[in-house]
Amino acid sequence: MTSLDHPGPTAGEGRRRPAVMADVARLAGVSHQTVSRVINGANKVAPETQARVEEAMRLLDYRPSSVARALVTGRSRTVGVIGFNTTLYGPASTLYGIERAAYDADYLTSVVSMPDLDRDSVLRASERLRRHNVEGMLAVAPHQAAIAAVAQLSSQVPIVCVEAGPETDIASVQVDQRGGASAATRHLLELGHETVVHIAGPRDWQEAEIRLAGWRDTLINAGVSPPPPRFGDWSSASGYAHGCELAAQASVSAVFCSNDQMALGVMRAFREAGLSIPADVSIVGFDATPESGFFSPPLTTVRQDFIEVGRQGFDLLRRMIEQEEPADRRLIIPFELIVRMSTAGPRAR
Amino acid sequence: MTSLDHPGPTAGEGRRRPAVMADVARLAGVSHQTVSRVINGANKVAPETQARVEEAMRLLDYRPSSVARALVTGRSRTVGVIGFNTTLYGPASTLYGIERAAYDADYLTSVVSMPDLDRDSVLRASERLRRHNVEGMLAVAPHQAAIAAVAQLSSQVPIVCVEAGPETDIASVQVDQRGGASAATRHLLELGHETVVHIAGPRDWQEAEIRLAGWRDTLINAGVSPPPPRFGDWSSASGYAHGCELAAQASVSAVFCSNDQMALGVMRAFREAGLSIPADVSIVGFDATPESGFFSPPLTTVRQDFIEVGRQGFDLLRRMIEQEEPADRRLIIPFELIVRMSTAGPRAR
DNA sequence: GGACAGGGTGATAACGCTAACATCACTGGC
DNA sequence: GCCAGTGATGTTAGCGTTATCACCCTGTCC
Repeated sequence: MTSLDHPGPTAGEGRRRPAVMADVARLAGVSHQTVSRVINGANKVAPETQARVEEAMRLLDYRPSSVARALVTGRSRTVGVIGFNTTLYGPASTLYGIERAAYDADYLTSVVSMPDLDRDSVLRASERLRRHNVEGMLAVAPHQAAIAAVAQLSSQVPIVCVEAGPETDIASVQVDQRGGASAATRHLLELGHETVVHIAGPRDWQEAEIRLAGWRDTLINAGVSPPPPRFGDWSSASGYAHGCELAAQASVSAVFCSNDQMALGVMRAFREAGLSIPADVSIVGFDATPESGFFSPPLTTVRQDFIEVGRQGFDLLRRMIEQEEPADRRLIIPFELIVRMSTAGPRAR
Repeated sequence: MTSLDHPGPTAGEGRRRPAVMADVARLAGVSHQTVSRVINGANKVAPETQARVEEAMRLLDYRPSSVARALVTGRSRTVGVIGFNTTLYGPASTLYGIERAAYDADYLTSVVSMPDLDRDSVLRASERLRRHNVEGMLAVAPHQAAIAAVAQLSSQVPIVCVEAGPETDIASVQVDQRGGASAATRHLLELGHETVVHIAGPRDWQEAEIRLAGWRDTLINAGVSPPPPRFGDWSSASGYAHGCELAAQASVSAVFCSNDQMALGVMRAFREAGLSIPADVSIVGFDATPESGFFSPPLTTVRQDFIEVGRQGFDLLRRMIEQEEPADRRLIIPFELIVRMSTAGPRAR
């Protein structure tokens, strides 16, 4: 009698069709609506009824379907993340921060990471996410092209840019890149170096451009005219290549690299050329990867709290989704200069 | 007349309620079922009708709802990933591999990463994912405790363990850890070292245990009795600590570290102690992180193709979901020994 | 003692889609 | 000329939830 032609799942260890709300209702002898009330904050349910329903849920190993709920409420409690190479330390950490914050706020995180981050990839990724009814999106999108694509999307769906974006008015969270670059450069200047060479990241990365600007402006403010910057691709290999060239120039006494990996490559090149760090050349990196404290010598670098960037990014998005007008749509996370052993005063070469 | 009290979205740039299938149908002058047919492989739709429907979709900026589709088909085309610290190079790369493969197969990837990976965390993460109606799950779960939890789940939902698991019969994909550890150890032995010290990963990590076993067995097979292994926590700091102690022991001439980060710490400790690598001590790592080729000196290490592990892991899961009986439920991905400059023959100290 | 409030519950209608069947016009074979 | 076959479409009924409203009770107030 409790089972019709549409048989409820066997109680206990039943491995049949998963139980649905109607099965629970039948077993508990109530309507499915009452079951629903028990699930979402049991407001006006008699304690005894509630207990019976909960027991039935337990017995049937019942799990509410977010899909069905999403259909009727119009809320999927899912946010999408558009990433690219999430293998790198920065993006991976940011993703982790987003993910943790989402979990704590009872949201699920869906990730699409594209091999490239051009306009088209971003659009395709967002298309995929929107079809899956995400309520909003985070773009871990440091590319200029990606930012442009995000700007276009932002009129259609709540979206937050992390690690990017002061030009347009889209919501964003990022570390104070300019300040970090400036502090790194100033640190070297204050040690007595006459000038600072900069190995920048790729030109189409916004972070790279901002650090470049921070470095240049700091030099100019100090009255020294910036040497031509060099451009790497974030990899140690590119740092190594530039390092080999720099090692041949006797005038180089301080190098500021736009990330730790390139700094590692530069250090390797200098060492091979017989130069010692920091006696002959001082080096500063950026990011403060966990390994950077164990380079030889330990690297002076600028810490970015990627996890915090992710957390704040998600929280900003959540507020946009839930219509709480956020205090500020553009958040800046402070940097921290970590002085270790790769920097010292200059000496004649 | 095309609009009732329930107004369709304005054509063109309309920013109103997003269009649904019925809106498209109305605009194209067909039934919603015909629209559905156009969307999913237009089988028996007249070319002219199809064109009209497509035009209507374009005009209304229509996007099918995966949620509604999932509800009726019972297929969400979403897989879940249970991770933990996805900040590390290995897990981050594996995740990326999973994600790419899923994208290519038209699945979406939802990620839940827990700070710890004990039994309870895994269960909570999977609960969250199952409520969101994922069709299967990947566990990037190298912990013993996590593996046990996964084994329990595997009877209820398709699940694949990546980077883990030969003990039970759950589906898994992993690199040949034992072979890699063995090759690393043999490499040092063949260079003439009398024995090899091992700095292992945490005891509750399965990978760490397998590498430890590979190292031990190789030594035993070569007739040398293994020195007591040391245990780190994967961090450079732990490698550094062990390195400081080892540097004091004159007998140490070869060290095999269970990952590159610890190897970096060891190298740093040796250098500080005035030892030179590889002249005084040879060092081998594991993982082949992109930076390891630019350590000083470049590190001899064992490459794991994490991305391939992720790809194969997803593919295995997909086949389980789609009921194609997979050829093999337990996949082993080959390793590659990369000999660089941190290893050489021994010399008296 | 009748009206009224309100706690507790159930019935019914969505949500946006696909599955399954029904319908209708053609075509071609005998 | 009639029937079967088939291509193109429409109609209806769900999928598993929540929203909404209607309905019972009970107790309380004047």
